[in-house]
Amino acid sequence: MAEKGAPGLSLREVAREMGVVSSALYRYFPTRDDLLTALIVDAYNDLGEFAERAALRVPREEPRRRLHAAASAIRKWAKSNPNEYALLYGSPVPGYEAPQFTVEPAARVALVLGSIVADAWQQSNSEANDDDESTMKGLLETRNLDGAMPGVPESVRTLSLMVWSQIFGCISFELFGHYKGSVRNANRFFGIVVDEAANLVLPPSESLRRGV
Amino acid sequence: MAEKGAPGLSLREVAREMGVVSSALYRYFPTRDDLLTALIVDAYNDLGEFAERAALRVPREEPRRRLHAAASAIRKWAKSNPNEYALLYGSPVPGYEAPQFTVEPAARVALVLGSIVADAWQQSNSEANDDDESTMKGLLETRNLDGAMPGVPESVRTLSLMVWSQIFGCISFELFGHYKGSVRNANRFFGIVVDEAANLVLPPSESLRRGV
DNA sequence: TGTACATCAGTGAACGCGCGTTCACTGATGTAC
DNA sequence: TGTACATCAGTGAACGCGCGTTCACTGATGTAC
Repeated sequence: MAEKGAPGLSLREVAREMGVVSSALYRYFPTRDDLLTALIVDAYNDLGEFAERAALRVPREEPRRRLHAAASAIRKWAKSNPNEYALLYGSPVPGYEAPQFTVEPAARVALVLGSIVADAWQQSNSEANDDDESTMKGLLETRNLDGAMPGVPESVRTLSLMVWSQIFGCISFELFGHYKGSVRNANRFFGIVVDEAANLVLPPSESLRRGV
Repeated sequence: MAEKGAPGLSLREVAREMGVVSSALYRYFPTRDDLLTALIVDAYNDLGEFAERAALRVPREEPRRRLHAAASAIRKWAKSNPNEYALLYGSPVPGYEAPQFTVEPAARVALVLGSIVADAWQQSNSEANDDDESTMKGLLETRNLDGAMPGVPESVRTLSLMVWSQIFGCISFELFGHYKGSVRNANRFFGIVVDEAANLVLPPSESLRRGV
């Protein structure tokens, strides 16, 4: 089910692209919002899977490279599916509120990033920065992330959330045209963003710690 | 000129809120897109001015506090003008391409952040990190930022752009509902994001450098 | 193998609605003499 | 001070369009005997 056409993404538009008359869709979706939900869930899963596959292509022992791979995959997906991306991460659709069960597929991409960080911390013997740990106490909803990122200090989980929004913020700005006139090389710029992100959430590397 | 109503923001909607019949607007704007442009320019200026004022309320000598003030102002503006915010930073309006002269008002907010960073570097005797300086060479369009941020190393200008998108990325995620279920205290979370941003772009503080 | 019938995917016409845009108009305000 | 006329802000009806949704329908496919 391929879809194009920017928001408000129309039922008739979707039908048109499926080569079918608009009323035919009512056999499958009782209402426009249900169609929208299905498209959103599909898109989240597509993106999530794409990021997962990219991450799996890099060995677990190289978290920084893995983070780059995942982040680049997200960006690549966004650029080749700009309408879906806007649907997921752009302005919310006016009358529409996503039902509860879209949360899980939505979390899938975030989880890819989260588990790269978690793996890295499990492998290292690093400990949390105590200052950070105290300033970042109780910022997150408990239930959500401690299952997904076991063995990771709370401050790092908080920073991971930051990194998550940083990556998507950067992609959105690029896609929505806000870098026009200021960023010349968007590829390299994105690489540096991810690198800075990695510095924030990955445990200090072995070689560096030996130096201390 | 107050406006509500999410995108695609309609001419008739705007007219309705001005208590005027839709065709009356054609006396002032030849077409819907011109109306849209006017609204966008207005909104950029409103946001820009709001951020400027907030920054000016903190003395130039305290760049970190100033950055917090400006960033918080941006966030506050976004939350009290969600539709305008979505118009500026959400999904691009389908058929619409912003004309060239919207670039200047659009840059106004970014300039607030940029000049806080520039002031801080002019006051300090810090120098650029050479590693950063070499990895971040030639990433930006030259003309734009070296006028606005004189005396600031290129790597720091690049990082400032990053910080800019980070702040807006965070605000967008919050406003568009992506933190639901993961961030509990959005205020504090945002504060920490700005703090990390400040660490990236502000020169190392006097006290810290004395320690080295 | 052949007929009878249920199931089901998709059709096409129609509805009421809000949209952007046009056009001839009304009526108040300002200026000239 | 009073009349004549231009200017100008806004009106209201109308247009063609795409939208979401409904409804009775067609025709192919699958199952029962």
